[in-house]
Amino acid sequence: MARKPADQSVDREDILWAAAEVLHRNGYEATTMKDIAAQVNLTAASLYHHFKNKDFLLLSVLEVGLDLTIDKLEVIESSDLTCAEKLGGMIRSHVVSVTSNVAVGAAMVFEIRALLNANVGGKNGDGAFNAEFAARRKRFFARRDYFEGLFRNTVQAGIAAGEFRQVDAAIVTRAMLGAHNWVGVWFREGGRLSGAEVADVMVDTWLAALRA
Amino acid sequence: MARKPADQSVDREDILWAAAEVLHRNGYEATTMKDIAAQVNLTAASLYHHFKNKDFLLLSVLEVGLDLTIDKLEVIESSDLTCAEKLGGMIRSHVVSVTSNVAVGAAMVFEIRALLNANVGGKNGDGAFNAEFAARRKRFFARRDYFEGLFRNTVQAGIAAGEFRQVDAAIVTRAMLGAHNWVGVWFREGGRLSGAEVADVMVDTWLAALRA
DNA sequence: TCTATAATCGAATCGCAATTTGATTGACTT
DNA sequence: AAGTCAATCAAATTGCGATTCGATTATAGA
Repeated sequence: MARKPADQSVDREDILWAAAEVLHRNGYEATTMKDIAAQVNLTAASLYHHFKNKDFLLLSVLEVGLDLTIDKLEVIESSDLTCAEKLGGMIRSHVVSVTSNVAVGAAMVFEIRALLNANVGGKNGDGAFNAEFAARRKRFFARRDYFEGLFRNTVQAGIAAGEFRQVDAAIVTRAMLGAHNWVGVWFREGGRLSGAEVADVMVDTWLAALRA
Repeated sequence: MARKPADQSVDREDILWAAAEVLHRNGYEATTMKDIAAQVNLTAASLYHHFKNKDFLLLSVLEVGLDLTIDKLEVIESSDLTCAEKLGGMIRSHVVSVTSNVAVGAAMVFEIRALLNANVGGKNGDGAFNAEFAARRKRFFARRDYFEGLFRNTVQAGIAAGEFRQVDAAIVTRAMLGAHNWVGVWFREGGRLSGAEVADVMVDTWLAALRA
């Protein structure tokens, strides 16, 4: 069904990863469709064959990143480990994702504001696009809350089980996620520590902070 | 020397705060000179009377925010408190700044990437501007490192003094700053907790994480 | 009052980036 | 061999945002 002019051809997935990388590097507003296209040897125009527009492309990147992360967390959540073990696993998983997968990390964190503002004032008549976009955006934020909830619930369960000391679970959870997200900003492959090592430090730190 | 057509007039300071607010709301790239100008009832053109261009304006906002924060931290650092007390004070101070001063928080964190990219390719011939900008940007990043160092040194001193357990001070410090920065993203005036209360939770959390 | 200068503004530039349009080119089917 | 559809691209369109320019207005001071 498809065709591959010249040598290669690119699919939705490829573009998504490319976009994630460029987004990671430059941020949403500073990233041009041309930049993304260049990353996969296409012209900007070609991108429109795969995605409705820039906003949808961004949103898709975020969705993929979030889904990947959530999938891993859910496996841990449904295991029969102790809360401390679960939380440790979730932290490690999240941090490793952030350090190894651009789509997950930086984009997920720093582009959300752009997502918030995007398409706010439905200028052009195409209400259909806006409606679909609004729906997907809403779903995205719901999933984002769900993601945060996975951590928060584990913290709360740990407190209830007496494994963790009494803390404000909501705030501590956000502190935790902030620390992880920030890793995406400063972490560089080839630095003093690997992503897994950074993750270990995080696990140790947070379990210490919560230990009853 | 000055003049105030119509009713009010605005000085550099006013514009800086206005810019900080808009920047906080929209992010650098998504913020237009018009947006900033509107915030102080001026036209975009007028801003150029006070600042060379958008990049310099952004940089000025970041400089002010960073300076304000550093000033407070230095007072604490040079006190004769224990390391734990110092660190607690620094954390509280930083978090309160983030929740109460837009220039300090969001802008400082999220616009740095824009600052990094800004003016990279000196396109227009004006090498003078670029040189000055480069110098100020360099100085800014140096101060940013210094800022991080204030926290890191305190952690390290605490470890050396036996007040804190053995941890990777560099990573833990960054985790800490990430948590604080993230506060600027989710904190809303009028929420369940005040900025000071959030700060208290942070202090408690980090001291617990470090306690020997 | 007269003058220099700060602070503004409206209108005109200029360039760039998103998006649209109209071909073109292969691959796959039949 | 003919038809169809996916995947691309070059070129044109559009609009917006940064920046520049040339007035204009108020103040402070001579």
